[in-house]
Amino acid sequence: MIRKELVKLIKEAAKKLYKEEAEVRIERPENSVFGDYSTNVAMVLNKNPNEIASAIKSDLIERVEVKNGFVNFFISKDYLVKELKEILKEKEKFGQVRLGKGKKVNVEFISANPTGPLTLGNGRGGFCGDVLANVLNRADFKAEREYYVNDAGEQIRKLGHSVFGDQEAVYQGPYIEELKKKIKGNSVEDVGKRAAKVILEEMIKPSVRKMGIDFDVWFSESNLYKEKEDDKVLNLLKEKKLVYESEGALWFESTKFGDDKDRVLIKADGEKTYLASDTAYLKNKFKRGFKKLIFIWGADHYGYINRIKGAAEVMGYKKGDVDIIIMQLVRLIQGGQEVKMSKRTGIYVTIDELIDEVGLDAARFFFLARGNDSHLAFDLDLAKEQSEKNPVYYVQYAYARICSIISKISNSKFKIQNKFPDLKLLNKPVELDLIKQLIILPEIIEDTAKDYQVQRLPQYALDLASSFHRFYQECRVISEDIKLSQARLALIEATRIVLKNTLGLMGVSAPEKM
RNA sequence: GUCCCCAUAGCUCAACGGAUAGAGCGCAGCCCUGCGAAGGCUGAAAUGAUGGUUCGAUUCCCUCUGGGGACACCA
Repeated sequence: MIRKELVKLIKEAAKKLYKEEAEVRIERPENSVFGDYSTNVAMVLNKNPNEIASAIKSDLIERVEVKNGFVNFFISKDYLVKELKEILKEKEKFGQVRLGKGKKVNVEFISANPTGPLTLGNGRGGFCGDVLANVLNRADFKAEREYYVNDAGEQIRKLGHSVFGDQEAVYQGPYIEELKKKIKGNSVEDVGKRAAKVILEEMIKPSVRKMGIDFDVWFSESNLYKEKEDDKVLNLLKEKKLVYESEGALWFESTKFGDDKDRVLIKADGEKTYLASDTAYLKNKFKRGFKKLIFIWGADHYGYINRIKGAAEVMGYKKGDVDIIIMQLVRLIQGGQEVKMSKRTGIYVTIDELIDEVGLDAARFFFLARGNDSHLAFDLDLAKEQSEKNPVYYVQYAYARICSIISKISNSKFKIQNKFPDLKLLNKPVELDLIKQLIILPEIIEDTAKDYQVQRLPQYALDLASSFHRFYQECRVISEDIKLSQARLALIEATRIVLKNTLGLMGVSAPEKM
């Protein structure tokens, strides 16, 4: 990765010149007149940028320029050609970076209670988690996708009541009516449990499949109780003297770990709270060897962060081993008005409906393109209307165009073999720009594995597609000039590979025809 | 009341404290008798409001306005 090399070069130069260990930051300027990479190190150190510029020599770079205090680097063509060959060689493996060193990471997402269908909000977190796991695996982590099924406790009882249709019913919707016909029983617990199983198997799992997500583990809450893991964890907390009794309840001293108040583990009525089972669950994850935990939660779980981080610390995790990604909630707009989505009122848009209406690729791209902090107001009618204009097609179109050209080669009158193309023939700005765009996929993956900002991927896919479309407009691939044709063919093949890898990370299909 | 998040072009969204704030859709135009026009090119169009820190602020801090969320012996 050229970025790393440049940082190293700059650091060495700064050290030699000023005997200082500089914190070097490097960026890719938006405007290409400022080079391919650029650093502000001279301004930070308050030194003459020309000194630094002239101290840096490398065959990676064609030239170094100084403008407005920045030191700007222009990548050498030799390097571009070398990297292009690398892409063609590595194919679907191109983009891998060594960052995780095989570290086991657990990515837990969706984990919606089995009390109803998955809705838009679950879709948002679901796509994010799925893609994040893809990215982490590309960055040499060993990421597993996990869905925690809360199939015990209060909400299952409420589901039971709902299926009974008695006074304490809370959930509404067509699926409850279906369950009423299907499930008969005499105890609320029994009916609730059976209904939850039906919902999990016949609604949630099919939805998840439809979303293109494949969980490694479906972890059932009841399993914790079978092994009495909750009691064991409570004993452990007692041994560590992190609990106390007050007002008839048992409290966890989460304030010792940064929470703003202590939290109840066992209520005065003897029932355990969710924190108790969640702590047992954390212990369980620790025992399974996960070195890092990532949770993706809706913004409504914000208040739960500190106590879980505290509990994780007690269960063996260090600060920084637990990352919680808060997705802002999706609000629903219908007929220009916001309506409250709730499984309790029966008003919601399911993820199935969305995928049926706009297609999986458009749905994924739509959600992935937004940062987790963005507050999303979702209008299904608007989404339907816009789905044909979804930028995902811009990217897929680039892919289909490439495939179309490649397939033309076989019935071409020109004898174009792609064995040893002379890539140095690629000289036009649009060609070089395209190569520069191709070779940053590893950077994209590295950055995203570090900061979890998955919206970087659709952004990159669009940039890459744009570079290709501009290349296509200006350069004919198949022509009388056999040598040039070979070189360009290699270039579009590399583009195809990188596009496919990028779309693959997003879980979006790469159609050869559309 | 306390805490978290958000406010960028007509609309939906981007932008590690950096250079001329980027895209898509929409709008006004131009480009197919050569590999797919679901494309390319040109143009109009934006940082909610006051201060502050900084060589430099959409980004960090204060205040204000307007939204969303959280503050349980709920999940």
